[in-house]
Amino acid sequence: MFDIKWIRDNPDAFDKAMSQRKNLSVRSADLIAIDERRRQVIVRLNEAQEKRNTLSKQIGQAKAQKDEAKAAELMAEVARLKDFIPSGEAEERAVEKELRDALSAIPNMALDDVPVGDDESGNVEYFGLNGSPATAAGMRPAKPSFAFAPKEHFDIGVADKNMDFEIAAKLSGSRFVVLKGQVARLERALGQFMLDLHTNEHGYLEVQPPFLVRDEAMYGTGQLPKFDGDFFFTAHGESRLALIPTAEVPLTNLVRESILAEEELPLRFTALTPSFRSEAGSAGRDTRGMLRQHQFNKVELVSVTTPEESVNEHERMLACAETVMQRLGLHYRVMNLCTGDMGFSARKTYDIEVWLPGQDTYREISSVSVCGDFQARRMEARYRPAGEKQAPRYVHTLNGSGTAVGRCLIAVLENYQQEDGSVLIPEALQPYMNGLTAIGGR
RNA sequence: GGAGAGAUGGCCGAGUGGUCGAAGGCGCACGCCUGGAAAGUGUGUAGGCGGGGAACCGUCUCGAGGGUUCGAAUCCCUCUCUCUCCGCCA
Repeated sequence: MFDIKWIRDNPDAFDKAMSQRKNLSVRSADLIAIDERRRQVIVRLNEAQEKRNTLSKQIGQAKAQKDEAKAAELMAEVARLKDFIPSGEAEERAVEKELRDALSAIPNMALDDVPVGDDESGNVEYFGLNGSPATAAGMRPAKPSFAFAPKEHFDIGVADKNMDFEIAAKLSGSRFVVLKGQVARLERALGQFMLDLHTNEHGYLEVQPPFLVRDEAMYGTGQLPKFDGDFFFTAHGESRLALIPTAEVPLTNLVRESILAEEELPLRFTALTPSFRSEAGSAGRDTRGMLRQHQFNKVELVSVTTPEESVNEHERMLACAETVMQRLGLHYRVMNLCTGDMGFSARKTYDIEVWLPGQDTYREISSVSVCGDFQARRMEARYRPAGEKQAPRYVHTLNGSGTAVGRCLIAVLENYQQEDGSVLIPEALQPYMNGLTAIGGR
């Protein structure tokens, strides 16, 4: 959420940023007009309240001195104010809500180095800040070559036997899968491997959060109010709870409504959780296989930092996610998303796209975003800067997949498939697979 | 699900209609004291919003939201959460 004061002071920068986003007709002038009304109401209301408070104290004093006549006189005077105060309060609430509603539907503003573009065709490949492109690329596993035509994951022998879409459809409908045997085991191994990597080597705190959250939490990270239709909700008394579309929601909201000490930062959280998405707008897309499911496991990374550190933390988080690809020997590229392709809360986003030889294409397996204070303002998450008597400031939040387990399973299957339908197990996963070096062999 | 108790500042804890954003204690910060420290001692110690160049001033906030009243931490209503006992249960 934007700070209206910032918009007031930087209307041109705001309008320029909004023009770079897709399908938006937001103008600073409209917001400033609401704010103008809001402040007028506040000034009038405060004046009336001040008068009331002063007179009420005098009534108290008069009563203490048993001067009933004076008290009655003052009470008559203050009674006249009563016409305005309740309506003024109602008016203030209404205009505050109007402003908040308007602001909460506005997406974040891109950082200066984000490429401007309308859609994914405007994304730019990213080779890392440090070192030459060649150095960064040198850390990335090479594209595998095959002596046969590589298959898509669901056609590979071992997966074909252990990935049951038919029974899943009977249980739950389309876009669900039942994994069995060694494929189920491999999925579990991937999740454990990633979680261990981030907790043991990258300094993230393991968290096991709720998978059902209130609307307020979804609002805090920016999923609501705009994208209500993208998620699953379950009835809960008179109310409802959302099934988390990503662990970003509970992990980021861990700091909501709090004032942290600067010394505590950065906070780094990771969790392995299911993610639930309605995929309402993607009918007919990626219908085969388990690329796009209503439910999938994901290891999420969340960092909470100071404004000064958030951009560095973004690069660090990207490196943490890239390490997963590197350890698994999966070829990938990193894209710097353009303004038109970024999510609602992000100021800048890197997508890691893994190579899928069966599809002969790159597919997103991780998305790493820095959100600035956008979510913090929605969550009321602040920190007190070190040193004496500093006012609290909003924290900066970041989130990234580290990585999507379901899609990583697809990537391992497709990249390590053998002609006989078996799949080799990357070395890093073998300890999690009871030492197996391959699955699906005879 | 039934019955009951509770929610006050960073923490503990007073406060049941009047000058209370709120006693006292702890913690913390700065100072004094000390060769240095401890002890002692003094001062300070919430956030939001609005006005103002600033100093500062006003206003709102005692779980949340409404209401009663000239005036609410204190009275009423609704909600949320926590705790205890019973029931049920992985």
